[in-house]
Amino acid sequence: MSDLHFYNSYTRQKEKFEPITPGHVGLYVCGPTVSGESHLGHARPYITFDVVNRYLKHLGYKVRYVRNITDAGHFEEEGREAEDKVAKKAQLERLEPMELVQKYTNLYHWGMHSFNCQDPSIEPTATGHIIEQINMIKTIIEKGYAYEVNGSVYFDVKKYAEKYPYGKLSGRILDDLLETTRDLEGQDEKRNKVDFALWKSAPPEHIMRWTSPWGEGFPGWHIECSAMSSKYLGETFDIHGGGMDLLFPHHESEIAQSTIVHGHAPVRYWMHNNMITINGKKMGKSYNNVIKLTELFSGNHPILQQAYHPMVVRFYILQTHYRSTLDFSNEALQASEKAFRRLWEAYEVLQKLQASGNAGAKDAALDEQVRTWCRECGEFMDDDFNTAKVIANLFEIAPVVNGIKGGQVAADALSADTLKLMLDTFRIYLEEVLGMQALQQQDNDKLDQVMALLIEMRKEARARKDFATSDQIRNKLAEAGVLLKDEKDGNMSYTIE
RNA sequence: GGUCGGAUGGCCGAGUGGCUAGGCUCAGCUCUGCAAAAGCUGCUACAGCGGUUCGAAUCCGCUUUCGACCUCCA
Repeated sequence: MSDLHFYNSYTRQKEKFEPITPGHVGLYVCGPTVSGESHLGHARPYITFDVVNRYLKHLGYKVRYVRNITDAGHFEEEGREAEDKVAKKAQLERLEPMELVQKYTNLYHWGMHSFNCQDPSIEPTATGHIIEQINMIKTIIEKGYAYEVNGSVYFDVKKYAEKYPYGKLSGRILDDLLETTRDLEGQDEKRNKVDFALWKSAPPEHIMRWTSPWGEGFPGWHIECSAMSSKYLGETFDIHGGGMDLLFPHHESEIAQSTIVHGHAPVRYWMHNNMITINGKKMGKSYNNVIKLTELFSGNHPILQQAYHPMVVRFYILQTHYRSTLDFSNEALQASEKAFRRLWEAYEVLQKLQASGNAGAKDAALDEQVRTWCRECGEFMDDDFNTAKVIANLFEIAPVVNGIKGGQVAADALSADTLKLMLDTFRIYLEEVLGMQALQQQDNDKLDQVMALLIEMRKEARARKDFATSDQIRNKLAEAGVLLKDEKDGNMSYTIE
């Protein structure tokens, strides 16, 4: 069906993608913990896997895309005094936990829509799947791989590792972990410090709590993803995605849990996006270098020189391969903004180009070159979703388009077929697969009429060589953020900054 | 300390053995009343040191250096 290959974190090599059920793909991506505002770092996985989802659909697959919302809260620090992030913040802000969760869920959705990320097919919440999680934990206990202590349940990693390859995904060696894992307080309940919590007994101050066979408490870190992915995608599904920082312990634990419950590994292909860094350091709460999406889009942050449009951020992210780190800088974002404006304008020019009517191409070499650039876009996507190379090729095509419009390239240099292929390539790859949109929608009839009047006045001024007036019109408009451009044929067009 | 991954031109970033991605910046030119836009041209880099090879940014070794994970983390 396709020739898609991509890097599987589990086997550490590129593999040909073959879905379990022909024509269908099950895709699970770890969603956000909605205990705070989404930030630039969050943008990366969601844009990355949005493109994966879009490309799979472009290839003709029917995709069930599941992306969870973690709203049950996790521990501030495993093993220490249980401190639910959601509950803690809620007390500080004097909000109901679910009110807080709702607020940040809404903000997250707003951010995703700003980025033009398509909604997942199912967006399950952890709080909505407590029963499924409890059932999974019960099964793990029954099979002898978990134990209860004081109302908490822990996964027995050491026992698991005797039969299964614990640590394969993240490259850990159990003996090393046993030796090198930092000593944390309050781990007495665990048999080994590598064990992780499946269920945690809730102390009295903990607001979010549910009744379980082990008393009142809340689910551990990793069980929600195992419960929800298997519920909606099956015991084994095709692709599981997330940030690289989730490799260990989150995804490693998911594999262990699911393997015990279902008797086999849960995922065929693991995909991990790399981090966004700022001054070389990962963007994250621990580093105090977070730029929230609201700040990014408004420019309201000390290190931001300006506001950045969501589409500029998306473009900037897609100009780098998803497995490379991406270092944030104003310079880089500004370069992406200029680049994207130029590329998108070329696309708009392309949409207005009239086919010459000639079936054949006058410039066979150029025609062939353009066809190659177009064809390669699919090949690049098939090779581990190389969006950077796709964009590079679109930039190769752009001067040809602009050249035809500007007269530097003969109108009949390319065949009608090739013109159509160029247009299809931009539409399919730039819009549908990369998910890019115009920076602003210009569908304002009234503004168009006002501009038509100003343009007419300026044309008349120029006709009588009254350049003072024509310049004044152009300059004043520029001050207002409306750029007038004189076209070759004496016409004028405008763009809004 | 353990494990893993990077170091590419002024900047951002593709790229896994030969055919010098692309973007931004900068300089020159064409077009233009002047601009802007667009087009053309120029700027040939791969941390260092060894090695393998006819040939290495790309493979191997060492060094320097940065980072990620090992604790919630996208």
